[in-house]
Amino acid sequence: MSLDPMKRPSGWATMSDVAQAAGVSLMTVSRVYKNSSAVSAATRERVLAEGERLGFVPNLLAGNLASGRSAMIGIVVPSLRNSNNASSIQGMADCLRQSAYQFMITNVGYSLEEEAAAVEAFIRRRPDGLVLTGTRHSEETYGLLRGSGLPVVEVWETEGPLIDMAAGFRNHDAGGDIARHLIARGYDRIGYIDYPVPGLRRYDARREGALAALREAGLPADLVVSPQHAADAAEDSASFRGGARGLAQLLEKGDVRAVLCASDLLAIGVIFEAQRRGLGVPDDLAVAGFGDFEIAAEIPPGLTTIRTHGYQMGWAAADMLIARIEGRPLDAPVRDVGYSLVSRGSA
Amino acid sequence: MSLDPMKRPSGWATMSDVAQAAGVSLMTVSRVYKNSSAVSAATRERVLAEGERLGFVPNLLAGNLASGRSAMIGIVVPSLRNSNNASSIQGMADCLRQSAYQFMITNVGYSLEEEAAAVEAFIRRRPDGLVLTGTRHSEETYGLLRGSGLPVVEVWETEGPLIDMAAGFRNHDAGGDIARHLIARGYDRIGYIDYPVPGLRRYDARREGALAALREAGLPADLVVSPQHAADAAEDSASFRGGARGLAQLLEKGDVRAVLCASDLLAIGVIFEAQRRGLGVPDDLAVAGFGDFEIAAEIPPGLTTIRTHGYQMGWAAADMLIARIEGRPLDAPVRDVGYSLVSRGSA
DNA sequence: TTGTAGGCGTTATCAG
DNA sequence: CTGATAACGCCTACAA
Repeated sequence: MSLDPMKRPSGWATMSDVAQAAGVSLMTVSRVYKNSSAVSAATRERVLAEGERLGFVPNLLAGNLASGRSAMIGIVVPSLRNSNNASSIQGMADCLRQSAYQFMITNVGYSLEEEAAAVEAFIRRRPDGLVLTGTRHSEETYGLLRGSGLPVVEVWETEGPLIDMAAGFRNHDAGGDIARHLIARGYDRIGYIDYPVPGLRRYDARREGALAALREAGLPADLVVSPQHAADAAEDSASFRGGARGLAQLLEKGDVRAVLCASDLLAIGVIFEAQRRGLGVPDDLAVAGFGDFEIAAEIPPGLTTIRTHGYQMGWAAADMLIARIEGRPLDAPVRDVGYSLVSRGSA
Repeated sequence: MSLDPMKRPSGWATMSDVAQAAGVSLMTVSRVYKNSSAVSAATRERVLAEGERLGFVPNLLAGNLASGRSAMIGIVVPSLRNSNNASSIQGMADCLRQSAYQFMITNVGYSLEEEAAAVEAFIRRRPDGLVLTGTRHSEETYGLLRGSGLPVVEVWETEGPLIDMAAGFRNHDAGGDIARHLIARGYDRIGYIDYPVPGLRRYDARREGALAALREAGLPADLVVSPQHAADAAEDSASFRGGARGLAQLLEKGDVRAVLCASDLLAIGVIFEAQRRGLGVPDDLAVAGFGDFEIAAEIPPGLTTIRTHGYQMGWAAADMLIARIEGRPLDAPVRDVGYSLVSRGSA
C-alpha cells in the first residue's frame, strides 16, 4: 500500500501513483513516459491524463540509477567569461539539446588540479560522456578517465596525445597562414603578442606556426612578447590589457610595422592602444588577430583574423560524443573543423 | 554474494565492494565518504585506502535518490554567448562551488516556451533549486514551479511579481541616473537606443527611467529607436549591429548630440559607427552605455556607463538559494546589489 | 500489449 | 562508533 502522495517525503507523485490512478501497472506508465511504442493509444492517453492531473514529473535520477545511463554530459572549460569558449559551448548545447542530452559545465581556469577535481565531481554524477578543453591534463585526470571508461572529447587542440576523441583544427597551420598573409602584404618587421597563459599547446602551436613562416620568409622572428600571466588571465579584460601592454613592449623593442596576436581580444587591445597613441591602423600599424570574435567584424577598420568555427567545433564534439555513447560507428576519432582567414581592413 | 566488480554492468566499484575489502559494513563506508564524524580515524583510513585501491567514486545518483537531495541547481539564461550574463553566471558558479553544489545551465533565448521546457527538464533531475532570468514567465512555468515547491531565484530584475526570491537592482533608477548624468553635462537632444528584444521588464524599466528624467528636465523624450528584433537578438553581434543601426536611425530623426544605450554593446556599436562617419566621441557625439562590460574601460575614450555588479548578483542569487535549501534564515527575499555610475570619456 | 520480480547504489533509521 | 534493514523511484528481463 503506497503512501498518500501528498505525505510522501519527496512531495512528488511517482509512477506508482500514476499507475494506480490510471488502473494500469507501473511498467505501462514507465513505457508511456519513455515513448516506448508498445502501448496502446487509449492506455497511453489515460496514463498521460492521470499524470498531468497528479502533476507527475518523471524522476530521472531514479531512472538513471536503474538504467545506468544519465543522458547528461560534463563539460570542462577554462572560463565562462571568455568569449573564446562561448561559441563552442553554444554549439555543444544546441547539438546536445537536439538529442535530448543535458550538460553540466564547470570552469577551472587553467589549473590542472581544478580540472581533476571537476572531472571527479562530474564522474560522481555518472555522466554519459565528458568534454575537456585542451590536451594537457594531470595524471589524476588521466587516471580517473581511464578508470571510468567514459567517452571523452578534447576540444580546441588536436595536437598532442589524445585520450579518446578530439575536435579542433590545426593551430600551427593557422598561425602560419595569418603570418604569411601579412608577409604577402609586404610587412617586414612583424611582432607577435602571445597569449598571457603559458603552457597551452594550442597557443604554442599558433605562435610556432607564425614564427616558422617568418623565418621561412627571411624575416626576424624574435619580436615576440608575452603579457604577464595573471590570475584572471582567462578573462576577457586581461586580454584587452595584455594587448595594450604587448604593443607597448613591442614598440620599445624597435620599429614594428605589424602585429600578430594570439587572440582577437589581444588585437582589439592593440587597436585601442594604437588609437590612444595616435597610430593609424593599418597605415601606421597593421594588426591581425585570431578567433574572429563578434567584435572583429565591427571594429573599424575591421580586424583581419583567423575564423575558428567554434560553434561547429562544439557541435562536432557533442556529435561525436553522442555517437560513441549510443554505439554508432565513428568515421574518425578526430574531427578537424578547419579555420579560415578573414581579411579585413586592419592588415 | 556480490558480483565481481569488474563484471558488474556499470563497471564501477560500489560501496559494498569497498566495505567488503575493508572488512567493514556498508554504512561505515557511506559515513566515511559523507565525512560524517562518527567514524574512527583508523577505520576511516582503511576505508579510504581500499576505496582508492578499487578506484571507487561514489555514485551521487544513488545517493540523491536515497537522500532526496541532489546538490545540484539549475540555471536558465537567455544566451551563453551574451557577455551580459557571463559575469553573473561566473558569480553563481563561484559561490556554488564553495558550497559544493554543482549546476546545470540551459539557454532558452527569449522564448517563454523554451524556458518552460528547460524548467521541466531540470525538474526531472530533481535539482535543489532553480535560477531564472527575469520575472516574466509562462503559465506552464509558474505551474511547474508551484508544483515543485523548489526554491527559486529570479535575477536581473526585482520589479514585477516574484515567484520566490530575487537578486537584481533598480533598473528604473539606473536609467534615470545615467540620463541625469548626460543632462547635467549640458546635452539637450538626447537619443535612446532600446534593447532589440521587446517585452523584457528590465529593459523597459531602464528606458522609462531615462525618459522620465528627460521629461523632468524639460527635454524631448521621443528620440527613441529600437533596433529590430532578430532571431539572434540575444547574441553580442546583434547588439553591435543594433547600435550602429540605431545611431543611423537617430541621426535621420534630426540633430542628436548624445545617445543613451540600453546596453554597452549597443554603445560600442554606436561608437564604431560614429568613427566610420567621422564623428568624434564625445565632441560631436556623446555616448553612454549600460552594464560596464569589460570592453567599456578599454575602448577610447572610455565608455560612460552603469556598472551592474553582475558577479555579485550571481553570487547573491546562489547564496540565497543555498540558504533556503539548507534551511538557514533569509534576511530578505530580495537582494538589491545596486549599481554605480561610471563616468569615462565618452559622455 | 501488459504485467511481475528483482535490482540499480546509496542513505535514513534504529539498534547495539 | 558500527551494523542491519528498509526504502528511494525507476528500468531490465522475462513471462503472460
